[in-house]
Amino acid sequence: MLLTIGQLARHCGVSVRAIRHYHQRGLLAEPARDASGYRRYGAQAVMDLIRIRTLAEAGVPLAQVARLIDADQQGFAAAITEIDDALHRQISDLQRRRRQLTDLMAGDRLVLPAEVADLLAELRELGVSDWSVGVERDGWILLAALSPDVVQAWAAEKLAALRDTEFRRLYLACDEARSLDPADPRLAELAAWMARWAADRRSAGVGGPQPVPDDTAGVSLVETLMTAQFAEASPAWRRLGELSRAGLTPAARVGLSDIQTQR
Amino acid sequence: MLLTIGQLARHCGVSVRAIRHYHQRGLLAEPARDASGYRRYGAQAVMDLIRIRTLAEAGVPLAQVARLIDADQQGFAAAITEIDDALHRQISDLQRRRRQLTDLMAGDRLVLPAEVADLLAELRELGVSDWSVGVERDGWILLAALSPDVVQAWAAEKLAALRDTEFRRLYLACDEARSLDPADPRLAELAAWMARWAADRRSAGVGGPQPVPDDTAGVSLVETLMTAQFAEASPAWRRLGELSRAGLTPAARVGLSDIQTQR
DNA sequence: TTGCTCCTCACGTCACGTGAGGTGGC
DNA sequence: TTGCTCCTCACGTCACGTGAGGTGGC
Repeated sequence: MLLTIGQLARHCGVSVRAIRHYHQRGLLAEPARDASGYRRYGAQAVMDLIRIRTLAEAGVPLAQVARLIDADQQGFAAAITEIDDALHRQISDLQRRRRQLTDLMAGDRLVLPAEVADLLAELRELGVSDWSVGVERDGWILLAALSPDVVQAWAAEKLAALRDTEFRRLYLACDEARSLDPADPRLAELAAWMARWAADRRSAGVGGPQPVPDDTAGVSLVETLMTAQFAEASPAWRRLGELSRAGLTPAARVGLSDIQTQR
Repeated sequence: MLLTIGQLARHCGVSVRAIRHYHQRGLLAEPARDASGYRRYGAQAVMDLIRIRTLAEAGVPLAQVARLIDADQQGFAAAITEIDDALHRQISDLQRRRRQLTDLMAGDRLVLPAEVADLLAELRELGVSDWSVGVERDGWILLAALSPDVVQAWAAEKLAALRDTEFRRLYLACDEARSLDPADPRLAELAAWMARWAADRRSAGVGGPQPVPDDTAGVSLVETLMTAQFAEASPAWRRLGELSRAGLTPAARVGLSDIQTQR
């Protein structure tokens, strides 16, 4: 009245091959064989196998399962508590992953910090072209990868700048200028406008984040990265950058790099 | 201003080797190399990698991830819904596993249906020895594996029998008899008592489950199994079975197999 | 006799991990 | 110069899955 390997497997919800595997790994004792060489299992094997599966399905590696099943009551209880904690963490993880899946559908929230996603949403609402928003987003993604600690402050700052009506108009003008011929004279006008805005703003004392000593590296990274990003994206923007750099006094240049960064 | 493989890996929380693996599997496009042959990644790679990881961590096999990332919006949305369902099931599974872990500590609840666990608990409370309870439990485990559909009814029936004071005394007497010498004359007395009890009970019409035609196989399995189980466990019990079978009329024999099963 | 279960090798799979041996960047 | 990162093979790992080729039980 003993069980064959198939009966044992079905009753415990595991594969026959898994049971043989546990024998090979020494997790489950090899039972006696019957006349035809078949393994025959008793009640103890059922209990052992259920223990093994309960632990294995909780994610415990078989090597650790082996140690656990011949541990004392004390060590076993401690291990179970630990495994239960791990399960709890796994559940939270999975729940987070469900939220991430919906975010994956939604758009930028998964790939960027909330401030930047807010910023991009506001730009879209403002009527900025998808293409420009895309360039902007790519810049922030690289920035977030290279220097995650400066991202939130800069994004918040730029969101604040968007409260300024003139800055919004300036942004939209730059958006429309993206497809101009680099030789178009309107680019020079736009560069002049940008310079004026930056100068006004600076004199009013509402500049962007001031480069403090230990922040210098971060700021120059933001400038360099964003400038390069926009220059690469459109010949007109590259020209805009050149015009600004050429036509400004050193003092005003800070303003320009500032607005370029802000873009 | 592009990312190295290490920067990409750290920012997305994956190993460098995993990224190379995704290139090999064709999941992630191989980026351009710089002058020294290093891979250089842009913002698109960050977005692609996050998509891949989000799906992979949700348990989607990489082969399916490959199909998903170049599916259309429709198919993608449908797949996400499916994956979300799978995640939900996984979470329920893990929560069930946490409950099982505590059951694993507790005792029999994991390995046996509730009725049988109740039965064993009642026997322990009655003062039956651990050894006898163990033999009983092993019998039920094998029975549950071989014929799960008859277990609950029989366990409930036996629980009901335990309401009978005389049956409880009889059970305890059998428990104590387990270590007697097979030649001990008290075994014959015990066998006679068992027979009287079974006869009284039968004449009062409170027998165990009546073998109905399509239940015959189940009943005989229960008899055979339990009888064998107890005979194997103790020489005294084996002798007790022999005495009962030898000293009874066919009519009474039904009563014996009944009480033997009930034991 | 047919179909199902069992047996033992032994190679395959999945998603990477882990050196091995060498070069480039700060 | 030192330590870190990068490169390409290529074998290892974990928990089994999957035939291959053969025998036993109903």
